[in-house]
Amino acid sequence: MPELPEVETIRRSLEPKLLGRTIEKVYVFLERIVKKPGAGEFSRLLAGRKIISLDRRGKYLLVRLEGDYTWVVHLRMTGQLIYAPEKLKHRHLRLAFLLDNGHWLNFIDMRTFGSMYLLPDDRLGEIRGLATMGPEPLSDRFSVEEFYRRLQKRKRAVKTVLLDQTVVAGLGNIYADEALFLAGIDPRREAASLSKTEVERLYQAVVRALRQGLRNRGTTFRDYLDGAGEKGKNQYYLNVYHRGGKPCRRCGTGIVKIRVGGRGTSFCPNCQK
DNA sequence: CATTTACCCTGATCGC
DNA sequence: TGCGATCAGGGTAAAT
Repeated sequence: MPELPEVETIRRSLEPKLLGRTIEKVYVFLERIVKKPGAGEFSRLLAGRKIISLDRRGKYLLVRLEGDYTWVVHLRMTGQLIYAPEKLKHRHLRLAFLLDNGHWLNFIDMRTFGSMYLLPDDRLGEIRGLATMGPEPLSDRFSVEEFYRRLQKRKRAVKTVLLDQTVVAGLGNIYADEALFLAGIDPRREAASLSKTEVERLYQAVVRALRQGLRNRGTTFRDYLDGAGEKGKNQYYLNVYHRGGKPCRRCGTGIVKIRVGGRGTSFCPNCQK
């Protein structure tokens, strides 16, 4: 499940391969991945365009193209974008893009939740998730004050609120659980009940959890691969996620797995209050 | 606005 | 061993 560190790792791995390349041909094997415009229009508009830059916003990958168009990709649960010398023979290959150097960008997505858009830059606001996206947690725009104000308004569990992309961009289940552990906060706590001090700890913890994920090139449990098809290493350094029943690395207490807001949630009942 | 629920989907795993 | 049920889970739309 690609979250901010995974999408950023993909962006960084693809950037040197894609910059300046022109997309020669587009193959759509599963039309419903393409949300806007229709699959045919998408292919026609994309073919022949040169890639100017590769950006990321939350979990969205933004491919800036010549002619003021942006190709937007969201990997959702199991999407993979893999640059290779050939079109990959894979049963879950959903789209493939032939580049002007003969190499291919392969979009593989087992569960088919992934989505793509191709829009003129001035119409990117039509992508709701992008338009309402909260601040980037690794930028200066992410402030403790605003984070505190946002949390104060919410009666839901703090874990649920961390997953809300309008509050802060890019957190998913893994890094939300890890941040709450680093902050020593129980994921079930009502968001508004957190003191200013606790919110400051959580703010720092979000940044630390994401930076660690980035340093380790993402977390691979099953599906995640970077743009070169390489696994991440962050799964070896997690404190709570996917560690239910195992001893807490800090205190030895058994990590507990529960459900919070319908999501599997792992935490240490001794370290997180 | 905040919140809740349904929905999209396939493969792994669980329970009997 | 077989097989149906359940789980995994991001984010949007629609309903409340």
